[in-house]
Formats: sequence, structure tokens, C-alpha cells
Amino acid sequence: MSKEQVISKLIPVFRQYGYEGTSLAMLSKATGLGKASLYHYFPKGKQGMAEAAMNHIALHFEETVLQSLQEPGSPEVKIVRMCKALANFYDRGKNNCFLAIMSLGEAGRLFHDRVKQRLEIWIEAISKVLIEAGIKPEIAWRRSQDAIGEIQGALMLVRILNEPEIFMRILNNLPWKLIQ
Amino acid sequence: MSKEQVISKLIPVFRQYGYEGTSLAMLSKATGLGKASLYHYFPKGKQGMAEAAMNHIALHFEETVLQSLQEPGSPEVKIVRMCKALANFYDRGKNNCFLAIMSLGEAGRLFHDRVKQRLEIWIEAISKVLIEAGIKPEIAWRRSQDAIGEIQGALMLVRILNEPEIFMRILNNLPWKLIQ
DNA sequence: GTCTATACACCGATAGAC
DNA sequence: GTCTATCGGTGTATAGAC
Repeated sequence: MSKEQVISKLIPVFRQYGYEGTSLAMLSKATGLGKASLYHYFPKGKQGMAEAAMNHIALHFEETVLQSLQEPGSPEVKIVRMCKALANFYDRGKNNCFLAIMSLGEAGRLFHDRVKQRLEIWIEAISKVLIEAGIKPEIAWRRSQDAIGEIQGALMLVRILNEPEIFMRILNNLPWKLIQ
Repeated sequence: MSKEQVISKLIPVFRQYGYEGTSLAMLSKATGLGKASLYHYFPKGKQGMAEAAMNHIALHFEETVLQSLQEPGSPEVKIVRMCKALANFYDRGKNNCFLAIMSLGEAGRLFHDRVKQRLEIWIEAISKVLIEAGIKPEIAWRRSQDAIGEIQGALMLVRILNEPEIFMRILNNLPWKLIQ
């Protein structure tokens, strides 16, 4: 089994149970590998596994969500494309956000800088498209923050209320909120 | 030391480290009581402590945030009053939301029903004020959900970006977003 | 009520055989 | 590369003296 395959089996566990709620026993079961085998792939242990998971997801995010903002088209087209990519990325609201998960508790302490960096990259990417649409930079930055906040809030609501439609509704309204 | 005093010392620990990230050793240190003494107050152990913390916060929430919607005044006044109460309740964005914390991982499994109930009470309370302002019930419910989503998203952004102004900005914009 | 001492399971991590 | 066996530490929880 390749390391990438292992990582993709680790991700759902961290996503569901959080960093501290995930044990090596769970990761062992999810991958079918013994604990010691996991240490062969990840000498830094649980922290290394979480880092690898985060990097894997960050790459996937870049290739889908961020990429959707860079392909050709008008700002409106780009934003709509991003929303479609986000619906897939968060599995229509059923996925927790990995960044949000890794910003809490002990994980927050361990990974704060990386998490913050990733979030800022996303804000920056949306912001750039808004500026391209003629919106002033400060306003663009604020609106991008607000949009990501709405997405994160919607994910929290879905998690608690079990109503994925909330996430899709927010996503559908995002384009005109961003561009107006 | 009264049980209420003990509970108020447990809360910040759960809030910062999450349910699974919090150990009895931490709670012991925070309260100044030995582990066995904590079991005197909370025979159900850590779960009982988290429940007590949640109940305590729920009561405080009712007495401040929900109460602000029930005191006399126009719908606009009530919403503005709620936003002020929220700024205090979440310490201007520096506090994590206890419901959000308790909706993750093992805590999510243990407390899901109670958390969901609390969130719905809040949505209902805002919704009622919007209906009073002449907004149609389905729209009122949706807008209340959205508002709470924005608040939660803002708290997540503040946590990661270390910029409490984001939370206050969202709060300032809430009244006209809700009433329009 | 609060303590010390402790039970026992599980944690993350490692050694070393194969 | 994967395993079994095991380490030291910590987790939650309890017993029982005071």
C-alpha cells in the first residue's frame, strides 16, 4: 500500500473524531496496518499523520477549489465554479472542515501557523477575483472573510442540525453576496 | 466551595481544550480540588462535569442573550440588544462557542441531542422577533439560521486569524441583515 | 468534603523478529 | 514493510482514611 493510500484512510478518522479524539488504535483499524507499521510511514507518529493528512487535503483543495478561481472566465463564473467545487469538497456539507478541526485544543497549538496560512491563502484567492471584478481591495478582503465565515458557520449548523440543505443554500447565495 | 463555583472554574478548561482534550488532571488543577473531590460533586465523572458546564452556560445564555429578545421594544431594538449581549457572551469573539465545542468528536456523540435542542431554541427565539417585524415565518427561520451561522463562522475565523474585530464586524452588521 | 493511594484500561511510541 | 510484544506514562474512575 502506498503512503498516499494510507493517508487517504487516515483522513476520515481525524475529520470525524478530531486530533485528540483520534487514537492510534483507530488509525490502525482504519488502515488495516499495525501501529508499528504506521510508524514506518510516519516516524513522527500521530502528529506526523495529522500533518500528512492536512497536506494531502491542502493539495486537494488547491487542485479543486483554488484552481476553480484561476481557470479562465469572468469573476462571476469563477465564483460560481468555486461554489460547485466547494459542494464537492465538503461533500454537500456532510464533511467537517479539516482546518476547523485542526484549530481546536492541542491540535490548535501544534498546527496553528499552518492552519492560519491556509486560511489566508483562501481569503487571498477569493479577494483577488473580487478585485478583478472592480471591488476595492479592503472591501474585497472583508467580503472574502465573510464568505468563508458563512461557509464554516454553515458546516457547524449542518453538523448539529443534520440539515445539509443549509450548506447548499449558503453556497447558492454566495456568488451574488460576493459580487453583488 | 459551592458547586456553582466549581462549575464556573471547569468551563474555561472545556472551552479551551474541548471535551476530549480536557483531562481530570486539568480540571483538578483549575478548581484546586483533587480528582476524588470532583467526583463528590459530579458522580458521573467527566461527562457529568461537561453536562453541568453546558447547563450553566445555557442558563447564562438564557438570562442574557435570549432575555434581550424578550424585554420590551421594537424588533430592531431587540435584535440590537441581542448583539450587545452576544458581544459580552462571547467576550468580543475571544470565547469559543460551547455548543460548537460539544458538537465534535466523542462529545458530539454524547451531547448531540442537548446541543441540537439548544441551537433550535436560539433559532426559534430570533425567528419569533423577525415574525413580529412582519417577516414571513419560513424566511424568518432561514434568516435566523443564517445569522447564527455567521456568528459561528466568525468565531472560527477569530480563533484562527486572531482578529476579534471580525466578530464585532459581523455582529454590527447583523441587525440590518436580519430586519433589512 | 477533601485527601492519598491505587486500580486498570488505554495512550503514544519503540524494540526487534521475520 | 509488517508483525507481536512491550515500554512508560496518563487516562478515568474508586477505595477508604480523615
